[in-house]
Amino acid sequence: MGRRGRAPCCDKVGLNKGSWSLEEDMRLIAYIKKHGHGNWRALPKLAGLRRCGKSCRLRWINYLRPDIKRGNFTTEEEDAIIELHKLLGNKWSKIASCLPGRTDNEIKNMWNTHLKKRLASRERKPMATQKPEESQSSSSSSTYRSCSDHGESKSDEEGREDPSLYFTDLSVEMIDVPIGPDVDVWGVAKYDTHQEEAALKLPYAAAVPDSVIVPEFLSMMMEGCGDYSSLIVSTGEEAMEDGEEDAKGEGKKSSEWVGYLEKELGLCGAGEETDSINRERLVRDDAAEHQMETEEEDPVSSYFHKDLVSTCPSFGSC
DNA sequence: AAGGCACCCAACCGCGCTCGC
DNA sequence: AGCGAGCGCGGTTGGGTGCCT
Repeated sequence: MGRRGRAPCCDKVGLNKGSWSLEEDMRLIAYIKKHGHGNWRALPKLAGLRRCGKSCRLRWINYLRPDIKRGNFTTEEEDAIIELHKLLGNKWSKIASCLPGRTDNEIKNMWNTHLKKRLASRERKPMATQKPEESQSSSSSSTYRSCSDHGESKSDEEGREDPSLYFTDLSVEMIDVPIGPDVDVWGVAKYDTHQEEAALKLPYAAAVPDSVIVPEFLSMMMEGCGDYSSLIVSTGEEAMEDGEEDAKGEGKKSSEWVGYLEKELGLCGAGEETDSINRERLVRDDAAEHQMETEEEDPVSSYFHKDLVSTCPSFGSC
């Protein structure tokens, strides 16, 4: 009040900057899942984060949001970006709105690092090699399908083999999630109109049950990483048929997302590493469950400092 | 093997717009 | 109508990582 000129977005004194830690991520996710993000400015304080609201917003929108589709861009997406950029210029948010699951930041980076160059080299080459796909198709979710064409078809001339993308496929894999009409899948799902049964084709990362975070989120975390490889290949044939199965489905969806999240955040390794962690966690389950019931302290802290530290000895130092 | 270089991408910065008072 | 707070957007930066010499 009474302050002239642009107010700083926050009081930056004592706030963390730079890369987000695992705990910060989880705090943010847990808070938003429970309370939403009505007020970004107030959020960090309420969530116990030493970050400015802007930073939280960015982190959520560009990285933590469950409907983010991570991983390489498909050629269709790349072409769509190029076409949309012709139409819209550097309106990254507009372009992003036509590419579900992609963020403006991601698209901007993609454009600046790859597409600009690619476009330049294309212009030098005869156009005959290009396929005349209209950009409109990109605004439809139908552009996005299983990862079978993702990766190989990645136009990346460099043929990147970034090992950090090992879980990329998880995020793009489409899974069938049996739903009822009341299931809110965060607005990212698209009904597959070619299927009669009530199943959704979801990007894997989008298969986030609404009940994930608190307190179910925490108990699920306690359940361990689960066998993600089996979850990834799960299909509609496993569609649940009754209430009990629905409950199982809900738990499964939760595990799927938690699995994704844990991998994404580096909580669990892939493959056998995950298996060994699972075993460890199973052994701890009873004790952890009991602990959760009896503790009233900040659940996120509890998870990180008791469960995670034992799972990942390097947590805290990494 | 080590140092330098180039690239990528997450995060930051600051401006403009919108909305509420 | 004017002002300020908050949010969203686009441009830029810098740390991390892989490649090259």
